[in-house]
Amino acid sequence: MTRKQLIMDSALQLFAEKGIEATSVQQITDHCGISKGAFYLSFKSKDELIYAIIEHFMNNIIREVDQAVSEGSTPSEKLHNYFVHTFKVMSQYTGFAEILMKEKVSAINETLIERIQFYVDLAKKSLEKLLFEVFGDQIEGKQYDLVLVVNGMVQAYLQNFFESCKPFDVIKLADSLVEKTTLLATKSEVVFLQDSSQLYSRMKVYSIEHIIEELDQLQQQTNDNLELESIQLLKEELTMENPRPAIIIGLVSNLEKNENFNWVTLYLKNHFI
Amino acid sequence: MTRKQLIMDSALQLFAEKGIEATSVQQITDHCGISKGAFYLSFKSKDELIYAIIEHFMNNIIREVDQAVSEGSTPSEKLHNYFVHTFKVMSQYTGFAEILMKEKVSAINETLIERIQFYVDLAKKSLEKLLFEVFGDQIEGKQYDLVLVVNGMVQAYLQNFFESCKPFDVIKLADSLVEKTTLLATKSEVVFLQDSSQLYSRMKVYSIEHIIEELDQLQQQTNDNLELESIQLLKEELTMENPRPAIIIGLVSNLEKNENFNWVTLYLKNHFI
DNA sequence: TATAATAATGACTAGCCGGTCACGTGTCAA
DNA sequence: TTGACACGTGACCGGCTAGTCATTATTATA
Repeated sequence: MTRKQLIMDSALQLFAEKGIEATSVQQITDHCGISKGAFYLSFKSKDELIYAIIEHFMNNIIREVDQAVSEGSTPSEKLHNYFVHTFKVMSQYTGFAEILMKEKVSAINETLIERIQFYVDLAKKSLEKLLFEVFGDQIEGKQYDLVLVVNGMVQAYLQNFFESCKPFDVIKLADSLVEKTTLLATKSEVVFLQDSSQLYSRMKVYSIEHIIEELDQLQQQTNDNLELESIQLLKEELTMENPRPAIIIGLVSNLEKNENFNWVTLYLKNHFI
Repeated sequence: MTRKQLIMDSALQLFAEKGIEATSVQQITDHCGISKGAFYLSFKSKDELIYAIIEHFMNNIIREVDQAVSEGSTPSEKLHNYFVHTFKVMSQYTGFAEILMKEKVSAINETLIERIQFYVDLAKKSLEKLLFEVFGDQIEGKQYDLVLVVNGMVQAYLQNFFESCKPFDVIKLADSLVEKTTLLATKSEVVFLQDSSQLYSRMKVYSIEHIIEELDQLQQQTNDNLELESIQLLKEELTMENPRPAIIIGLVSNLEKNENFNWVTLYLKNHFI
């Protein structure tokens, strides 16, 4: 395990126990038996550590759930998988999940909150796609309410789970949520949220133009030739009138092993698949 | 406006903007144009200020929603009122609601969290009663899931509202939630939460024995004779085999104008009505 | 073994925090 | 006019923080 990982592990544990603000760098370094100076050899600042933790886990969570969903052979099995693996992944990353549930928004840096919000919006978009796959056009118009409400139910059970701290039957909970989701999707008529802008607050901030600007900056964070060339070609493809999805997805997969590109690759995959 | 109220107002505003931890006493006193020393004439510590704010608003919110619900003439009107006034009250106390949504659990003092959790549990209990009133015995067994899920939906819409910061049609949202709640209450079959202990984490902590102990301490926080006598009689009535609700509710109403007794009076009313 | 290069340390700085308290300042009754 | 008293002030205290950097320890090379 590299020192970076060692620090992230220790920090995650302490953050989950006492909160991010209340945990000092000194405590983190004491906990993993290194000096304060050594910490600053791995991370430029405490904020950068928090950023790295968020980036790492948010990516893993979204990717793992997406992966599990895609392994379902029928739409309804996919929905079931969605619930099962959302809870499984969250229990696997207990520490991070606790931070997510407890810490919520304030206290930490504003740009970090934006980043979390971005990932949350991405997860909502995935859920929306899944719901269309399962229920088809009958949810047209009410999809935004549905996403919000299903998300709310999942959050409520997660919170309940973290408060009680007891193991639970994930399959049974998933059964229950599939039934509730199906009821709401097929029988609900009264719509409240009218359009996507009411559901996705940050998503529009990350327009294609914005992504191209970000790619410029990210280009300086790597020396790998394949990665540099892929970024250059991505920028060219994205500025075209009709970017070809196959090319973009291909180029994106060249960037996926570098954690610095996490959110851009997730965004582009979500946008072009 | 008393200085205490002035401070609470300023603090609430700053807490909502920047978070509780990140707001210093100095900033609060600067904001309301008093000296740091004057602050400590009104509150013994920063924690006591936070405590007072929580106590004040949690009480108002629960009481106002309860009041509005009880004014509905039919059960279904009551349910509609529940949603309408939950959102109305939360928009009225925007600042406090933001703190509740953002701050969540960690960072602040552990006993404060317990107190918030207690009020949340109390609100859940009220909702459970309401749901039984509206849907009757058909929800027997699935009431805990229902409470959790309805709460989750409300939370989700509240969060969405505070992120978008736009005014919205409360009536329409209430219509939508009544429909969803009705669907779940009448058609849902798959149960996940089996018993009340899974839903109410802190409620059991506040047993009658515990309340009697608390009354002993609260007795020292007042000089009013009516209040002192009422507490004494309450203790006696509560230690009896079969406490008489009418007497308890009567005695409780003698204590309701003193904010120090807020949570005890709420608890006892909830327990004996 | 001697030297250079790298890794790691922890005392230190500057600044913020909650909380205190000796010291004005303004207001009354005598 | 005087003195007593309560109200209000802000400099100050001890303790904490994130982050730095001269010094030391360790390793690699010759």
